[in-house]
Amino acid sequence: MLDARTVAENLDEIRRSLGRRSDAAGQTLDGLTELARRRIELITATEQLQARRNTANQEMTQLAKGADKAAFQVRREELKTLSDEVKRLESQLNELLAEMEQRLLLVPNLPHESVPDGHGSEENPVVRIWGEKPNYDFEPKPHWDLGAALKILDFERAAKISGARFSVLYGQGARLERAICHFMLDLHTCEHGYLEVYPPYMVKASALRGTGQLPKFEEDLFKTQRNDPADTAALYLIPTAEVPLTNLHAEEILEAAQLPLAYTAYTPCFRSEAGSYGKDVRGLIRQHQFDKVELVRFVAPEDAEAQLELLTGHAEVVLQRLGLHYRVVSLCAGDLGNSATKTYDLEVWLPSQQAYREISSCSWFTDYQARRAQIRYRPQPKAKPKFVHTLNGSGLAIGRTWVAIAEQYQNADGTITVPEPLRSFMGTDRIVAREGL
RNA sequence: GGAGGAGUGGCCGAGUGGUCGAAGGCAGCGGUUUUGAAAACCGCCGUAGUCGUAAGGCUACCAGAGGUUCGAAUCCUCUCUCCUCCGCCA
Repeated sequence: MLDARTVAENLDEIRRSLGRRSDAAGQTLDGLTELARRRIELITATEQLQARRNTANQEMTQLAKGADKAAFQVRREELKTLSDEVKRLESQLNELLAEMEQRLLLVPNLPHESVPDGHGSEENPVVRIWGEKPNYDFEPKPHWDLGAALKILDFERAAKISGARFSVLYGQGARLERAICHFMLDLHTCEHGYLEVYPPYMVKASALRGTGQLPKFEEDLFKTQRNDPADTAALYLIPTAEVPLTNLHAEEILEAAQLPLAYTAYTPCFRSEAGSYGKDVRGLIRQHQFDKVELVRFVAPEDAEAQLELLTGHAEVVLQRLGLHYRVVSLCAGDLGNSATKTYDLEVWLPSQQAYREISSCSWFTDYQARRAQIRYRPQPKAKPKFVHTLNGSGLAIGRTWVAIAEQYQNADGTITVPEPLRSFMGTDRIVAREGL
């Protein structure tokens, strides 16, 4: 969320900045200056009346002690009017504040100046490329064919149980999922200094509002229902560990010396992917349920830009250790997520698709999430609290890493070579076809 | 799920209708004293909005939302959270 006052006072500049995302983004500002003006008016009027009422009530304290009961009665009648007027203004003000809040929650973050112009993913510039496209002296297969032949990946039975966009892993397939997770968590906790967290997988609407998924993207979420369908406290399944991790410090004031804070968590993620029909219908790329190791950092604003590079680097190390060829793109203004000011996507090479596919998204949110979730810090002991900057990135999406390993490490005989760092977790250096059902 | 109890500032804790943003203590910060430290003593010590160049003024906030009242931390209603006991349960 942007600061209401800053928006009102820098409207043209902010409108121009949001316009880099899209016309629609710029239009979320319409009417906000008028609301901001009325807000100040109402606050002034309300507080003046409140002050009058407070003074009058001090007189009443004296009158109540005195002998002149008649004077007390008369004054009391007069004050009823004043009191009613105060209440009327207070409720008007509350309504206005609620409306402003609602409107502001829909305004996206401002793209950082270093973010390139552009409308969609085709216009994201490539920042760097790591490794080389592997060469095969055979036709590389898609992971769903490899997985089916090895009997480690099964979409049919998943569909029977849960419908489309779910999967079942067996044997070394399931173990690979676990190995990837274990490897990533060890790397980030032991070498990159992140604190491992086991967070809730179900969260309140307020947490989703804090990170920016709500109110705008409700249709992408799975919402649970208790016995009462009208339950306003219904919980949502997390679409990413970003939500519980970032909200760990909601409504807190941190000390500058504690920053930066770095958390990592493995969690399943649940996304309804509304609007993605027809995209990536085959394979593990786009599922309703997938595993991810997430990285979240809370940092001082002046460090934030450098911290984004650091965080992105931490995610990249995973791909480098696994020997997976990838590239880094910087999202253009039109492709940027709602809450982010700047995002690097890591895109891994999938030989069967002859394409780079997103495997991690590393973003800097400035104080956009911090203001929504009220996450602050004290720059100096005693100083006025300021909003922290939040950052997060996948480190990495586990299902997509599974896909990348299967495809990049596939052999002519249909087996999959296990990347060196995973062998101790897998107990083998090669995934071969499984016996049995 | 049933029955009770409780939610006050960083922490502990007083406050059951009026001058309470809230006693007292602890922790923290600054100072006096001391060779240094401790102790003692003095002062400071919440968040936000708004006006102001500033000093500072005003306003709101005692879990949250409503209500009663001239006036609410205090009374009423609902919600949330935590604790205790019972039931159920991996």
